[in-house]
Order: sequence, then C-alpha cells, then structure tokens
Amino acid sequence: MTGNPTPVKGPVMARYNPKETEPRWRKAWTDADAFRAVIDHDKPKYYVLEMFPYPSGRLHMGHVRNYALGDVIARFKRARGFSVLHPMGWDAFGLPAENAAMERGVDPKAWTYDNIARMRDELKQLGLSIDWSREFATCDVDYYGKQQAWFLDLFRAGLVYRKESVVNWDPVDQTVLANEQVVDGRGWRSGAVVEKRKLNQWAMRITDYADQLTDDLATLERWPEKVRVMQENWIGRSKGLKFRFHFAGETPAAAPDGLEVYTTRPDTLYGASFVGIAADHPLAEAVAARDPKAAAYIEECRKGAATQAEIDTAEKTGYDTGLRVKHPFDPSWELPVWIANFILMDYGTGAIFACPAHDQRDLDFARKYGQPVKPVVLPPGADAATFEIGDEAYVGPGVIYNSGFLDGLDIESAKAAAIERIEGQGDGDGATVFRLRDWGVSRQRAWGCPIPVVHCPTDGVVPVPKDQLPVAHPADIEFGKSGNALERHPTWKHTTCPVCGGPATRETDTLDTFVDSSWYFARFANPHAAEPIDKAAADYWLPVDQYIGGIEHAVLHLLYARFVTKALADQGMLSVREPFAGLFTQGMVTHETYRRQSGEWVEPGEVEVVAEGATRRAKLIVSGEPVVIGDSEKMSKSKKNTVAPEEIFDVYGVDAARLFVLSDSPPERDAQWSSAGVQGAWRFVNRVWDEFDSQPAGPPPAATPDEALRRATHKLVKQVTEAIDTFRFNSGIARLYEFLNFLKANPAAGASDAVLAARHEALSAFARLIAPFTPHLAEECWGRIGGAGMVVEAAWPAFDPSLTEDAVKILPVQVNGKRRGEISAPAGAEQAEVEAILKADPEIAQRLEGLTIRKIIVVKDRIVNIVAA
RNA sequence: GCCGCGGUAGCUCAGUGGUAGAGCGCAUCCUUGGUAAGGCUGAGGUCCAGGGUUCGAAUCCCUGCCGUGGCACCA
Repeated sequence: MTGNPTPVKGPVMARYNPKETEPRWRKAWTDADAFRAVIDHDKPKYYVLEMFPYPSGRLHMGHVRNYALGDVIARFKRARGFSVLHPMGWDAFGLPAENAAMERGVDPKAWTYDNIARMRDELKQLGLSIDWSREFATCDVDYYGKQQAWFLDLFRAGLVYRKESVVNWDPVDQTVLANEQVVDGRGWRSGAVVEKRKLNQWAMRITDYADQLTDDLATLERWPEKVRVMQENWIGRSKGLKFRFHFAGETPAAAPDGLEVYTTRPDTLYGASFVGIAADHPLAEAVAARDPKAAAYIEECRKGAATQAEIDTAEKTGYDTGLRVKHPFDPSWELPVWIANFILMDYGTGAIFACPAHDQRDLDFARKYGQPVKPVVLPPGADAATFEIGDEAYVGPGVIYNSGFLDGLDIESAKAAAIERIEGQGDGDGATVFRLRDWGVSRQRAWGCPIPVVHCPTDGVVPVPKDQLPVAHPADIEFGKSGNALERHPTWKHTTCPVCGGPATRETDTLDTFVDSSWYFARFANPHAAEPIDKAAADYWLPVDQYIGGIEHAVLHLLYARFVTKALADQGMLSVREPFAGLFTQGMVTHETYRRQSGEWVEPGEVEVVAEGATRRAKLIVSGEPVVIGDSEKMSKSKKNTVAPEEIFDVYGVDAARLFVLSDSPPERDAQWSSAGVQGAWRFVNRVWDEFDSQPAGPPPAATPDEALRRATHKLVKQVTEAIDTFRFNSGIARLYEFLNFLKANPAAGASDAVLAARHEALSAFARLIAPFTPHLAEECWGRIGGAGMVVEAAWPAFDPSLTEDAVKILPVQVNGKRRGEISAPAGAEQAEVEAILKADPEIAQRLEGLTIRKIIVVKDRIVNIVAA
C-alpha cells in the first residue's frame, strides 16, 4: 500500500439521515413510474404477490415482514431483466367492519375506506416496488360485481347449488361457518362454541374437484412439502369399497335396498363381527320411531361431545337395534346392527362393518359389548394356531387366513379379490371417498358480496341477468343491530322476477369472504377489464410465480383459490389450472414478553433491559421495579409485546426496519424483534453510508484493480445472488455484513490507485446488492459514487466465475484426520502437484518422522489428509 | 396415535462429508469536533446424547432425549 502511514481520519461526515433521503427517493420512483407492470413479450415475466391485507387500519410488523420479503424478490427479478408484476389490494369485506359499526355507530363502508387510506400511506412508506395503478378493494362495487358475474357462470354450470343442510352456526358472529373455519368446535374468529342448525345454504361443488386438487399437488414443486401434506390430509382421499348388506329376516322400510357401508379394508371382511351405523343415520331414526330406548340413546349421542378433547376421551358406546344382516360371502352368517357413537354420518355412508381384530375402535367396542374378535391377518412369523388379539388391534402387514377364498393372499391382493367378488354379486363397487365436504359459501351478513339471485314464488331461484349486475349494497344500510342488515332493510330485497315480472325478493345472504380472495390474483392481471378476467393479460401474467404469506392459510384460502382457478379454467376464463406456481410461507414476528411482579403485562417501551455478561435483567424505566422477562411470542395486543412500525420508521428509518426483519432469521422461521437488533441494522446502514462517503468523488483511477478485493467482490455477488434465489435472505445479508468489514480493512484513505479502483467496483456492486433489502440507502449510495440513473433502473451486478475462487488456496493438512499444518497450493492443483508441495514442506516432514505413509487423500482446493502409521 | 420441523457461541441463526462461522450481546483499550456516537482488540463452542459408516462426521445412517407445528373416532 502506498500513501500516508499514519491513520487518517476521514472528512467529517454528515450522518446518514433517512428522514431526508427516504421520502426523496420514494418520490423519485413515483415520478419515474418505476414499478409499472408492462406486458413485454420480449422479456420473461415474473409475478410476485404477497397475500393481500385486511384493512384493519394499522400496519403491524407481520405486514412489514411479509411485504419486505415480497419486495426483495420483486426488486431482484426486475434488476435481473424480468417484466415484473407486483400489485397490492385489500381484502376488505368481513365482520370487523360490521363490529365497528355496531360498537361505534360508524358506516362499515366509510370505516373500511378510511382504514384503507391510512394503511395505504403506511405501506407506501415502506418503499415497496408496487404498481399502485392496479390497486383495488374487494368491497369496490366494480370488483364484487365481476365476482357476481362469474358466480352466476358457475351456477349455470352446476357448480353452485342450494341445499338444506346442517351447518355450523356461530352464535356470536350470527353466521354460518365452513368446516374449515371451525377449529376444535369453535368459530375461528369469535371463539364461540359452534352450534348445529339446519338452513338453506349456497354451496360450491369443491368435491367435484377433490381428485384434481389432490393429484395436482404433485405438480406444485415450489410449494412447501408441509402445505401439500396438509392439503392432502384435509381433502382426505381414501380408496375402498362401498357395498350393501342384505337384511336377514325383516327388511326395514327405511333401507329397502339393504344397508350400504364403506370400508377401506374389504380384505378383512371375514373378520366382521357387527355392523355399525351413525346415530343420525336414517335407519337409526327409523328404529327410534318405534323403539323409545333407541330414541333415548340417539338423543344421548346428539348432546355428545363438543370439543376435540371430549371426543378424544369419550368412551365408545352403542345400542343393538335388533336388526340382523347377512354376511356378503356367507348368507347363513348373520351380523347384528348397532347404533354407535363413534360413527360419523357425514363420512362415507354413515355406516361401517366392524372388524375388531384389525381396527382399534372396533376392538374397543367389541370388548365392551362382548362381540367376537376373529383375526384374519396373520403377521409375518406368527403362528396361525396360537396368534391372538389382546388389547391392541393388529393393523400391520401379513397374510390373510380364516377367510375362505381370500386365504393365503397378501392384504392388497385380498382387497382386490374381495372387491371383485362383491362387484360380481352386484352388491357394490370399489369407491373413492373424500373427507372434504362441499364449500358452504352463504353468510348471513350485510358487509359482503351479495349473492346475485332472486327468489320468485312462481319461478323459484332465478339468477339476476348479467345486464342487471352488479347487485350493489343499498346506500342506507342500517347497521348497529345484530343479524343481517340486508335482511332488515325496508326496500332493498323487494324486486321483480326477471322471468315473470312478478314480485320477488332478493337473496340477502352474502358470500364468504374467502370467495373474494379466491380470484383476486387473476383480477390483478387487468383490474380495469370489463370482463371479470382479461384473458390475454391473465395468459401473460399467470400463474403467480411467487406467492408469499402466512402458513395459517395452508388449507383455507390456498385450497379455495386452487378450486376456483380450476372451476374458472373449465369455464374458459383462465388458461392456468393452478394459481400459484411457487409458495413461500413466512414465519411470524415475535417479541419478548414482560410482566410486572403482579403479573400485569408491560409494553417493551416501558422496560429497560440491562445485560450483565450472560444474564439479562429488566426493570421499569419509571420506577426501577424489576420486570420478569418472558418467552418471545407472536406480537399481540393482549400481551402488550407489540412494536409499532411507524415508531421504528421514525427513529431508524424504513431501511433499517426492513433490513432487520429480513436479516434476523430465515424467512420461513419466526423472527424475533428486538430493539438491540434494529439498532444493529441501523448501525449497518450508517457504516455503509460512511464507506461510500469515504470514497473519493469522481471516476475511479485508471489502474488495474487490486486482485484480492476484486475477487472478494465477485465472490460476494455470487453469494448474494444465490442467497436471494433460494430465499436465504438472512444469509445474503450476513455476507454483506462480512464484506463491509472487509472493505473497511481496505480503506479509501491513503489507498493505492489499485485499491481505489477495486473499491469503486466493489461499491458499485454493493449498492445494487443491498437494493432489494434497503432500497433507499442503495439509491443514495449509488448516487454518491456516480452511478448512472437510479438503482431501480440498473441491472443486477454480474460476476465472473473465474474470479469467485482464490488463485492460491490454503490447504489444511491433516495427519490421520487431525490438523497438523497447512500448505499453499495453486487453485485446482491435482494430487501429484499437491504431493510435491507436501514433500517440500519441512514442517510436514517433521510431523511424519517415523511414520509410514499409507495414503494421501487430496480433496481439490479443500484439504489434504495423510493416512500414516 | 399419525405426519413434519428443529436442537451449533450468552441470544438469533449460517455452515449439510474436508481448518467450527456471522450479526447482536459481553470484556479490554482508544477516541471524545461524527457524540443519547465512532473505532481497535479479545474472550466465549462435548456442534443434544449414544452407536454405526468413512482416511475424515456438526454434516450421512440407526436409536434415544428435549422443544415445536399440523392432523386425528375419517371406517
């Protein structure tokens, strides 16, 4: 190095001031219309979407993380030459608006749009690279009117229907819930114990797509395995046999064709000991009509267990109906028919045959009621003469025995043989059964998308003609009471029948808000189109290349969106059959919790944490009262462990907040927010700026750049590029931290021309590499070293693969697996060359004195191991 | 019960056959005209435990322990 050997302090630098730089760059991006998505067939396209927010009115750290993650991808892909679509909208219908209306007497519409306005400002402050010209809210009349249009298309296609059904009724929210929205017997939002009610309901035939929804999971290679498994379990496809038992003796009028059951184990039919039916099976009801004891038993079952815990521990009970059926393979063999509390009416046929030896539930029941237990599957190695079932059913592999024509077969062959026999007898067929139920979409709420049909006393249910869409809310809905305000409105529901012109009433149910969110990604392709979906635009942009959101939507939203995509594709409205090619589920933002001795929760802002070596203690700032530090948990108001994003932006700037939330942990894991962490990010922002500010202004000297710095730069570009490509943002940021330390070790002050030139190249790359994470800082730095235009318009830095490796490698030398020294070798040196260097090394020679070399293992560019004895 | 994920420095996490790393925190010292700041240097690790494979294991395999997520009377 040349220059002044004494330490030179840099010029007095102004501290980096995000309050000044950040708004300035956001304005520059807006003025340049930098993020407008354009259909450009000369470029590869990339559609980045984060799950759109509910407009609660306040941005929280979870939002910051979600949108920062998406923004990294969007900015990265844009710099890599993709035509990027990165839109934003609002999932704006739903109960919170109605609750606010009830509590505060405000208009849900005004409340919602006010919240949107506030949250839009906060989101824009985040500096996201979003095409805001595409923004819409699901409560916009234009959006839900288009939704009504395709809803009617699905109605005509038979995919939407109305049925009287037993539904989950949430007594607090006063509405119906889908099965997916009932968690442990309680409403997913209200937490109220869900009741069963019989109502006329609108439903969508998602079960028609159950096979496709299962099969196509295999094509979603860029989805987390976990989510695919969850969906597969939820749909719950099982293959088996549906068949009828014929009655022995009297055939009840309620089951004239016999009793149909479903089983996945037809191979164990010879182990049957009784037949069971659900308490609400029609046959059970018929029995109850003439048998008061049966009626009492059924009543008992209905009261039954409400919560999952109760169901788990509930004892199996049953009631013998006195009815008898014939075994399908042996008409002389009669089986009793029991009503049993563990059989579910809404799965399969609501009736089973029980094989206690090979099903634990059947075994528990059989032991209690003295039913026979006959094993028909012999485990490998077991002796047929002595094998017995104790308290545990045998469900493993084996050979069929005690089973007539099935004897000697393995389980799979026996299943096939049994099904073939039953089909031959005309008693039943092989069948596929799903756990998935049709999607009930009716909601008895006003603040949702009205279902566009009319009820006519003459013509029945009549769709509203397309030229009369949208069916909009009346302007003067009176909220403030519980129940459906549309139903209560004095005039809105009264209309005329589109068919006969006579008086008729409008449907007052609205659609589940999950319908709103099941196609918004397609509307973003062209949110101003006259048709619900602009097919040409959708063909260009869809599928979403990278979708990002919380794991909590693994079955609800993500399953509905997949179904609607397939249904709309079948109507010719879309070409893709899967909406999201890539899915990323990010973790939550958590924070330590603090409590006073009294147990009262305390906000982080009221607490001072003092670190003393390995121990940390906390106290109240005002009084010095000791505070107990609790686990890090999801930020929530009830535990007072939230941190308001706007306060962080105000103190440290948006870039520091983004950087910290991205750097702390891998994106799929929870991120622990801490004030120390965000301060660390803030220091990094300043150190970056200092480094750029210390570089002499003007073009770099025309010297050959310093080799080591150059190699480090190219290595960095490679590492950060790969880290972003593989969603390891925290790793990429760690490399940037390291590189900054390396740069500081090669300061501009007193540097040679070679170093100054290499530093310029390094800083030019660095400004572009930090842009996805800290976009405002990147622009400021880019400008400082004379970069052309803005970073948002600049190409991602390239790296020269030959420069990402060191020219000379330091190879550790092991003797018998223990490190004993090191040698220098040219990169790529092969065995012979390395051995030559080894022999010339006196230190190694000394180590090997008295030993016989058995083998020398050279791992190119990595390590040498000498095996000696 | 079934299916996952995780266990590496005080904390949060990289590293997934080849020299144990980063950030934060901590300690020492320097600076005090960048100042509710900046810098230098350093300490700190049975890579959860045991067994196996290998010249070599944090990494691969087996067993166990601990934590955590999802599903679950689905025939």
